[in-house]
Amino acid sequence: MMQQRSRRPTHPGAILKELYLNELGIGVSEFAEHVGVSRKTVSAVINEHARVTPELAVRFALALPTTSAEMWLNLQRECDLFDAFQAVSPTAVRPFIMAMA
Amino acid sequence: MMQQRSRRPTHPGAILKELYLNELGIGVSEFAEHVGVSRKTVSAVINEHARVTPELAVRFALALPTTSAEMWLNLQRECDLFDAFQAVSPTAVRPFIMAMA
DNA sequence: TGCGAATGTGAAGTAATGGGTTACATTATG
DNA sequence: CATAATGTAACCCATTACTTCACATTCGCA
Repeated sequence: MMQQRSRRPTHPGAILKELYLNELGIGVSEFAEHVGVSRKTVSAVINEHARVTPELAVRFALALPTTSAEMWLNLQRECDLFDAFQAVSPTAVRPFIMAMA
Repeated sequence: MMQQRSRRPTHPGAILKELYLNELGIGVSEFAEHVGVSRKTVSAVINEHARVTPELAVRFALALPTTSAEMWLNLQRECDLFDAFQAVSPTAVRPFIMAMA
């Protein structure tokens, strides 16, 4: 396998914004205060300038019980993976060809 | 949901060591050089002192084609999640109770 | 139209992460 | 025993994840 997407996956921030904050009519400031981080941190995430860290994932999930921390981290992982492939593929790592028994 | 494991999940480094390096008779130095990082980086991972970063996940997966980058990141995510829960639960974030329609 | 609230973002500071090299002590092993 | 492999400490450096403060812009609306 090891196939790679052609386009960058949707950033979790876009989902947070469009499917949750907008949908529920919650503002950035209100949400940020509720989950216990700065307004700037939430702003950076929803504008896709920052990653959803494990701690943020937990905070989001606690505040939005129809979501889970795993969900947020999965979304983030897809982005991370996409970026990591881009970063590594130039280098190219060859498989260990184990003349396996 | 939002349940939390009682014990810390197995660190991906333990899996790398026991199921791959040991099993295939590959040493830390050899593996490190092959995947293109320092011996120290691999050592830190297998001794569970460092996380498997997205880039490492891709490198491991390229070197060990029976594994995938997603797999390595999933294992890491479980640890991250466990730690994040521990870090946040004291704080406790309450759900947005949207007197939803 | 005008004003207050909400938002995006730059600057600057702090703490932690991730990685590299070198060096050294320890552990295995041929 | 002698050599190789490993763990890890010290130190360096760049980047990330946050914070607060400040400021400019943009919204929403009476």
